[in-house]
Amino acid sequence: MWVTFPIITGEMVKQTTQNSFFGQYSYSIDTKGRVNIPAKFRQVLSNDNNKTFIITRGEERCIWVYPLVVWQEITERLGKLSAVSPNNRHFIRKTTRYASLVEYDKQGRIMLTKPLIDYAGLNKDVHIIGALNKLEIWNPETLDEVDSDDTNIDAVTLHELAKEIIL
Amino acid sequence: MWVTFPIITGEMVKQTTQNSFFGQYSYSIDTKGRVNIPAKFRQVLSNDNNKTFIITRGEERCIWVYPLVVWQEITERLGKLSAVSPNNRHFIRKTTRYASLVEYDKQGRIMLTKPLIDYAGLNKDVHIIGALNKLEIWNPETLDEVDSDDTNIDAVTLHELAKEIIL
DNA sequence: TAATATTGTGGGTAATTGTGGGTAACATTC
DNA sequence: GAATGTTACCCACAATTACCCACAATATTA
Repeated sequence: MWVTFPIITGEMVKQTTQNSFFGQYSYSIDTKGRVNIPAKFRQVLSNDNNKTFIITRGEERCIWVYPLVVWQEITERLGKLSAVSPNNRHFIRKTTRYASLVEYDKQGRIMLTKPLIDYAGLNKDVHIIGALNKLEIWNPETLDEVDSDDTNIDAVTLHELAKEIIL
Repeated sequence: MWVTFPIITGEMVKQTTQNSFFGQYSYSIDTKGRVNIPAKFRQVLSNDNNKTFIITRGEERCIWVYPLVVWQEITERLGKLSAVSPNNRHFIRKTTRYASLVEYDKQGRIMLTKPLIDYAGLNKDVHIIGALNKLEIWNPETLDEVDSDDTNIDAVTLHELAKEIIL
């Protein structure tokens, strides 16, 4: 069985690599809880993701959307942690608990779960942000608040990061 | 411009995630003590489980629900522990004593035993959590308490874990 | 520029899922 | 034995989800 995909041109490669996302887009959720995955992101997905994402709670009231293969790497590492340690148990539960596997349909939409929509406080309009190995879905208002709220930014950590990443 | 790839079927994806559970769902127990196994979990179960689970006491007042084949691996490992050591004897007794074998019916429900329902303090509404190789059934209130109780959780270790696993 | 394809959004319909209950078979107790 | 409780196996049905098709707006191509 075979399937045909658009070729990723040189122009696209310059901007993106597989399963790597950036940029911000505006979309809307319909009455059934569906959101479109931006076409630019879909084109960048490796085909072994099989149109599948894992959606889960993100930090600061947004939804994180992982391509399947990225999530599989994460769970693989989680599986190596022994469940005997309370710390490990807690960590495993925390990261897997709110996750849910979804596929996008013929129109390129995924269906969000009610708990996650509630968690992120989503209404009709949402912002979708590419965040390297995952996407983030935000209520625009929440995003504005987080942007303008610097109280939880640690200057020292930022400095460490800047040194580490070499900006 | 187009290029053609072999199709990765849903079946193939399921295999990579067989007997692996995550996500949290709300369900209710009926008057006969039956709970639904979330459909998403049923789809991921390998056939050799024969619709069979082992339910037993979990840590912290919840019920653990193991697919048959996962439980078999556990007992195999338990069997290798020498029963001479008092510690091992206690551990083996603790994990096998409250276990009971159940099958899910045509509607996908298992029947919980009264002792386990009492142990977990379950009323009508329950939360079912996918915890990798097993499910957990909780009274929502108990779950909230455990969540907010961080006394035995080491924040530093959690941070280390998060870095290691790379979310 | 016109023609064509892609993308974002909405909605209809069939299938699945979650939940409740009925009843017959079976076991348990007096 | 009868009375009682428990379990297995049905059926029913509302709510949700999966799977279509439609179509306007935008982008791409000739």
